[in-house]
Amino acid sequence: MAGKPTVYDVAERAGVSIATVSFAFSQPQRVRKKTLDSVLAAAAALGYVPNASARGLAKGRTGAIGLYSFDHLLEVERDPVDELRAGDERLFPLYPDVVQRGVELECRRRGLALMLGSGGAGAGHLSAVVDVAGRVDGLIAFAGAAPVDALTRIARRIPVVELGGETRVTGARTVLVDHRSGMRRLVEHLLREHGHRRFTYVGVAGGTAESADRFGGYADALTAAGIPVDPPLDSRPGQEATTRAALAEARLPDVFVCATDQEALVVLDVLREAGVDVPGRVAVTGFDGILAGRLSSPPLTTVRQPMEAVGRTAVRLLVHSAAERSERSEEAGTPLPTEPVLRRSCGCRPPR
Amino acid sequence: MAGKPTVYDVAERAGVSIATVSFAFSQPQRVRKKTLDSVLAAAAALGYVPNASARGLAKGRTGAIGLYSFDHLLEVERDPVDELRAGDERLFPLYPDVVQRGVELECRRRGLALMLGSGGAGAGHLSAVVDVAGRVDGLIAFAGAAPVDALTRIARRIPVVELGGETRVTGARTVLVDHRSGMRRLVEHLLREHGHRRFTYVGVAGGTAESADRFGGYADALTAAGIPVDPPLDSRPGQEATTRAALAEARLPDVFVCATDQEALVVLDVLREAGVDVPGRVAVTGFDGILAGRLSSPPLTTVRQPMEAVGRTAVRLLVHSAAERSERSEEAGTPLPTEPVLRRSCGCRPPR
DNA sequence: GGCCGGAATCTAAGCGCATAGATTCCGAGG
DNA sequence: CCTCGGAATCTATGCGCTTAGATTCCGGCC
Repeated sequence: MAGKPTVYDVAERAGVSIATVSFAFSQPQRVRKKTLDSVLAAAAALGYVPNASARGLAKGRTGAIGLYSFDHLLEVERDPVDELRAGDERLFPLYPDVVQRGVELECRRRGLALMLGSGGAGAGHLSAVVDVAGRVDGLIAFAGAAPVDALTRIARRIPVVELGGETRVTGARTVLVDHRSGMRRLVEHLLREHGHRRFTYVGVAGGTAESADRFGGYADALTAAGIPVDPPLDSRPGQEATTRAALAEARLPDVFVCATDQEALVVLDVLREAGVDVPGRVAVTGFDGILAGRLSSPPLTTVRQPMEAVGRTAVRLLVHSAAERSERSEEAGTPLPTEPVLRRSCGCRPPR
Repeated sequence: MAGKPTVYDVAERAGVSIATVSFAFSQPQRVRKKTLDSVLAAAAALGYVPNASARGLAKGRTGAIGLYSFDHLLEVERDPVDELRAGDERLFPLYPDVVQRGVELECRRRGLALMLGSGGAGAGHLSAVVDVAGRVDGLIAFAGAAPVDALTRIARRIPVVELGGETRVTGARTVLVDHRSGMRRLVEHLLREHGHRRFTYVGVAGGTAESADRFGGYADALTAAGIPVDPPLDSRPGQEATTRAALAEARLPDVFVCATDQEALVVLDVLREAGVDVPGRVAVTGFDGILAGRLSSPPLTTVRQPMEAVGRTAVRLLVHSAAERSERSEEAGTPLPTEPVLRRSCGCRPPR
């Protein structure tokens, strides 16, 4: 007992067996009041703190769930003085941050501990996601944050929810969000209210199921209006570069429809830099509904998705599928709704 | 092996002992290349995921640190449709959210797993903080989130950093922030640039060390200017109520100096509701520099503190004090800087 | 070919807790 | 006072892994 006190120390001090100590903490009603008191007193006197590793090992469960996410542009290391001058809304909160918040809220509500992990400098042979997976009873992972084979492997042991699922991980569930209709309604607005005809889509069309859905909604609306659908401007490697190319060719469309708010904000930057008026000369729209889009100038028209609800739903799915581990439905009921939000960048709402 | 594969299963399949399997993962250089490959192949084939509980138990360390925080106004349970209509900046991110982000960033950088826990419906006799403490190698706790005696107890086992320390927990460290001079400089600004003479402080004067520092800086500046320092308007129980009282008595000061942005925002609400012009009739200032203060109307003059750096520093302190567990310095070098941010609510910057 | 020493591998002993199953306690009933 | 049965408590074991210390392997050397 030189080090940290254990059940043995508490038991000895209280004059009972370790089993009784264990019961005192986990099933107090099984222990006589008097015994309980003496155990708790001994524990308090010794400063006993139950060791969760031992508990987890013995029970086979940890009582925690995990959230595995990106290194999303987080390498920003800066000193406090820089931070004091910063305008942080372009960095935080972004989409994953709000989803994470939803996860946190739901865990809190259910009394679950939440273990956060993220990619990057993993320790050993396996991705760091495996490390997190070994610590929890269920795992939520952002698509792309972890290798698919690692997730597949993990899904054989514990319930997994993949957010924004790319390749559907075998045995994993996902949270459905109605990206398609949100994007369709946004484009319909652009067609009807603003009379736009020349569209350029910025972002990847395929890849994750979400990307595909968004592009699908875009294509649906255009097709219904009899407008041919051009391939998207891939924004991945050098985001600015592609947009600049479109500018250089002097082939500005009526509107840039972007797959995400973050991409749209980059487009806005490039256009501002080039002296192109938004929305006067060209409109720009995003997707997600992050705070930065409300604060940009012009404020960004977008499609808002219930990011917090995505996180909450993920936790519920996890808990649910842990309960009835029998059949593994891949999907989860009704998709969460999305909603176009009209701001200045599409030409709605005049500047004050 | 009906359930989850263990080292035994991997060892059997690879034709080695469990020790070799263990070495293959933790000290690969100790194992011959050929052996290593066969172990990893077996592990992959079986879908082996190391059990962190067992590892933690055997090693005596978990490799994770914990962050324990408030239930800060988080009981907001709402459905996705409500969320789509929400203006969330009054809820997120607040002070603890940004600090948490700093903690996350630093953990990520160091390859530490982060365990999140928070008060509320605890499981058993002890606060939930003990549950979290049992899972980690070090704990960061917001002051007030956990009972002091529980923290004291925990600090006997693992390093603890208390943020915004109230009663100094024995053996715990804390992150120092220079609230005092920030507040002093803000008040000096109000005195010199705006000529305010009649001040009302909103918030608690004592309690946590931080509160005391803030009020101290306020008092310093007033005293230096020869202005008597009235006791603060305690804002705790019914925040609006107290401010309303000040209004009702028609004794509006020149400026409400609030201890936090959140309190200042409430004051702004009450004043707006009462039709009192800010900053025309009375000025209002806050403290912290949360995003909501930038978005309020009028935008809130405040003192910004480097919240993210607070989180990062906390992690560093933890890692540091885990390393040299010998002497326990209670403090941590130079305090982090703070900086007044002048916006409209104090009368600076005309409305566009 | 036999011997030697370091590298590779294995054996065995916990780590702190939960929990079947065994044992003891204790009050009620006879 | 004795018996009986449920409640209270205890004994014993295992959870999956790490790691001293023991053992075996193997190439180089005499």
